[in-house]
Amino acid sequence: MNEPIIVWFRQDLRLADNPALHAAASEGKILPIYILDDTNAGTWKMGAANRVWTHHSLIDLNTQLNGKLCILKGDAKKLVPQLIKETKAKAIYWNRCYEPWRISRDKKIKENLEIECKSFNGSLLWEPWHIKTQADTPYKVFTPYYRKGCLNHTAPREPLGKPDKIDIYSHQGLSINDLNLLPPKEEGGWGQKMTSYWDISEKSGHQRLTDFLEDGLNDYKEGRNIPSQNNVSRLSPYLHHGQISPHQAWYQSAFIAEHNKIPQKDLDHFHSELGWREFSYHLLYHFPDITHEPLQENFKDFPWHPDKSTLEAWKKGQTGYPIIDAAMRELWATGYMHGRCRMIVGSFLVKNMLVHWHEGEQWFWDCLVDADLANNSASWQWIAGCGADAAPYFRVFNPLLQSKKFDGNGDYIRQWVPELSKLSDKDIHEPWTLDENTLKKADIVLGNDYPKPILDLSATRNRALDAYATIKKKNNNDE
DNA sequence: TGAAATGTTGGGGCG
DNA sequence: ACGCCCCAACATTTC
Repeated sequence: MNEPIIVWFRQDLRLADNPALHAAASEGKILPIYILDDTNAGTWKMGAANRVWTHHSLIDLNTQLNGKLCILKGDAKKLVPQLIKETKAKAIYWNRCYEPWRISRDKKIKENLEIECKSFNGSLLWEPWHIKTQADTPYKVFTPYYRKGCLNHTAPREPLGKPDKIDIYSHQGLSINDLNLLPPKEEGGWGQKMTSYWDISEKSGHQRLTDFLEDGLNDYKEGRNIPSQNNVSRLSPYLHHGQISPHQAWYQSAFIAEHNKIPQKDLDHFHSELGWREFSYHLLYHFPDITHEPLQENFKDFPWHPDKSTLEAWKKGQTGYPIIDAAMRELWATGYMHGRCRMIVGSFLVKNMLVHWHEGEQWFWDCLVDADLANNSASWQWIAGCGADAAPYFRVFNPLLQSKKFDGNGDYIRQWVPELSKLSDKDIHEPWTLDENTLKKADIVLGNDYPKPILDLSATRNRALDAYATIKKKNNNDE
């Protein structure tokens, strides 16, 4: 009985708290595999930043598995049965994924298998089908979803350790480089610079969690809004790719909070942020169209205003609004953006620019190392006002006020928009209001060293409110 | 997990 | 002492 159990790694690129691996390793020889499946992903093939992260994740995982991770590329519906035939594997285990295309693919694979197939919960605290309202419908509002649905449900399972021993069956696959996950011509290019901001491995995911819990959890509730402070966890890419599990984050944070006497509100708030991730998965599972269709029907007729040139300025961080440009440049440089800033730039795109949220969704999908179908879709719908429990459309962020409120001393702006760094803490938020002399002293020629604002905040705010009024009226007439 | 417009209140300067 | 105005500081409402 030397036939292996295949353990199919997907978005759970770790050895600890990996239920599928844990079960398989306790039963015998395992064959660990990874499949880059662009065939079935369709529109939602991994974006560029996610590929870079995956490349490095696979190197780490392969090392941890003594170089025996079997790597494949192509249609998993064909590759899995083929591999089973070649290796005479007796079973295949995996941790469940929840993207619509993965659900349908995995279901088909499972249906056609002649060997045992077991799936496990590796990446959610509460799986989408467990949480229902009293009326047996999915939740559409976060607070009752989280409070009544999740917190009153059974507690999340405790994390598992690494398997005591892993007996690995070798099978030749591709090399990691064969997957071509890095962008072409990577000599000091975008992908390489981006990874200099990160340490990509299971071990460093845990280090990040530990560092955050020690330094950032205290005052998390307030401090998380300030992009220049270290109160955000920056765990999202590790959670997305599975270097850490939400279960580990949930329980370790509770443990540290008690040990370090962290205020309850800070721990609760961190847990609730994990809850938002769960909520996104809940929505994507029950409303799989949210990746492309607004959840609120009346938004189908929304009068968007496509504009290539302002969209380019937004993507490049050249809008003339320092807080927006800082955030967009952080995204490009690091593959990450602070959460508060994601709301600010999202509101700016969708409301001030009046550009369809699909454009933001696509750009983030390509640029974020934590790009996650559930979180990305649900969050863009949230900021656009067309999603579940969404920010009302009329809630238009004013980037200037947000900038003064959450980056008061301009530290974040100075980091990412260095051409403004000589301006005072007060002036740096609004260079377009400054007189010639002040600008000159800071070595800035507006329109040359730094752009003039691409749009007027007040006028575009009113334009957005008018646009909203058109679909609101339509909706009322329908009823 | 807003912002702006509008309304209200109360202190202080001033005739 | 008093009314009047100004305006900051809140509070409420509206989008």
